[in-house]
Amino acid sequence: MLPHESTPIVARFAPSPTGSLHLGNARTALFSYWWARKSGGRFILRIEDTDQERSQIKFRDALLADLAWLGMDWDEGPDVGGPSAPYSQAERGAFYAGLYSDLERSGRAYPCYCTAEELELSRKLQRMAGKPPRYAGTCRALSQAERAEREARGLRPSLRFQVASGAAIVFEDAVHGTQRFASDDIGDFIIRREDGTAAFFFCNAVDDSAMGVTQVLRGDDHLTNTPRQLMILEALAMRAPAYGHVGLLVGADGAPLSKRHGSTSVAEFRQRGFLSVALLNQLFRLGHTGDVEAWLPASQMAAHFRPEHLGRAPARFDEAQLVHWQKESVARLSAEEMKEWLGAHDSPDFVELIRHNVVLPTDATPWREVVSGELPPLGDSERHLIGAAGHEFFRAALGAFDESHGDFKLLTKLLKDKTTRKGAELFMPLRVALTGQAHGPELAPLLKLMPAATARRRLERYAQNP
RNA sequence: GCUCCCUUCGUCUAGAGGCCUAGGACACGGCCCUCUCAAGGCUGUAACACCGGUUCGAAUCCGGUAGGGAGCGCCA
Repeated sequence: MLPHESTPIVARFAPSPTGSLHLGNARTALFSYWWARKSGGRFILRIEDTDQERSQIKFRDALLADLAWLGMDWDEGPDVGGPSAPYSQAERGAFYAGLYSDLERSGRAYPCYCTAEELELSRKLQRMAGKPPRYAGTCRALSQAERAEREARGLRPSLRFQVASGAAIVFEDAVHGTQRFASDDIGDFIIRREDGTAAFFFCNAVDDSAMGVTQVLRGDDHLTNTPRQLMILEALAMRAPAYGHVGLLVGADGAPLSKRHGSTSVAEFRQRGFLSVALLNQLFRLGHTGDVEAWLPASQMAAHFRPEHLGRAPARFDEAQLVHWQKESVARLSAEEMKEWLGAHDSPDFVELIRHNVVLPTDATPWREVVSGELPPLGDSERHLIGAAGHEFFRAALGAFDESHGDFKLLTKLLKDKTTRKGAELFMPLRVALTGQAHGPELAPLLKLMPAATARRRLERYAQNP
């Protein structure tokens, strides 16, 4: 790509290590990554592990592994360090503490002693009254004495951001265009939890700013949260990044992607044997249109990424389309890659023969059985094909087999003369008898790969009268 | 309830007032190739949510309706 086409941006991916990498998150990570790389900018990985209960090291490690499997690398991150270290929010407490006291000093934040139960009740009442559930402002104007009284009762305060009244928050969304919100629609919100840890709105915003992120790309579900983050940064006089919100990735029925839609995590697709380049090609085209339609190698995706063609509407994930990119990807595998992907000691001839008949490594198993194992029982339609051919046909086939000494071309020629059958009538019964299936790789090379005794036994079986 | 977002073939999408009797891809059907199915090549069916307006002209602009989604959390 040409560097002058766009100014270098600093993008980031900021996952929470509370589970495995979800397809939707992987997609926004990829979009950010491609954008950064295309622009010649930087890509940062930050771990948002402020939720101590749910965050786990094993999830963090798995996350890094999944991102690497997808071909991503980062210029700054928890494992590689960087100028804005640390890249784990759990380790950034001191940084947040300074900002909290700035906010308290300037009167933009105040301690809130309301309990979770009180807040829950308040929201319920507001909802019932047909009003938006917003913080009522109970602790907003507490006197020094009132605070001391609550502290004395052993109440631990959270810290709330005081939203200015009558303000308009306007920003340019990279995907949706100009967005305008009224501060009066937003209640005071918590920026530090009772246990002293930083809340998402706060740490996510200040870290993006402090780390020099210039372009935040995230899911649409964050669009209406953006004004809160903009207000925090403004109160702190910190530079705000540009935000862009892409349409969500949903299941085939339009509902948020979940377990009942099948595989939803990157790890699951990897375990099933999908190639990362296949997943990449699929994700590249969901909610985004690049400047080429054809299959792309991972190395060229950044160059063909077009941030101005990011989609606003939710995109449905359709596994059939992923299967297509998987086929395209398998077709391009080298012989060695193919063998490694199949994970078995297959002969090169076998691997090439089944290449176009396997989508996932497990699809090779039946063909291995065809070549050197036992055939499973026939299905109904296969049985009909055998029955329609009749015992006479297989008796003739057996004779032709013996006469041709493994030369399939000669075998079919002899058989054609003996039975006057040709085309599908000739080939299909042979295929079914020999492989147990009505479809598959070319028959001649397949026959060559199986022991003569095995092939003969399979024909013999149908040559006998029942 | 309030605020915000979204709506082109079954699916992913192109389309930024005339190039659109709406293009491509997946899926599906047909044909060709191969004495067979698959693979491969070609081809077909199929969409502007709805109603008004602006305009000589609207998928594209405006308003409304309907439907879907998100946020309003001491979860991110």
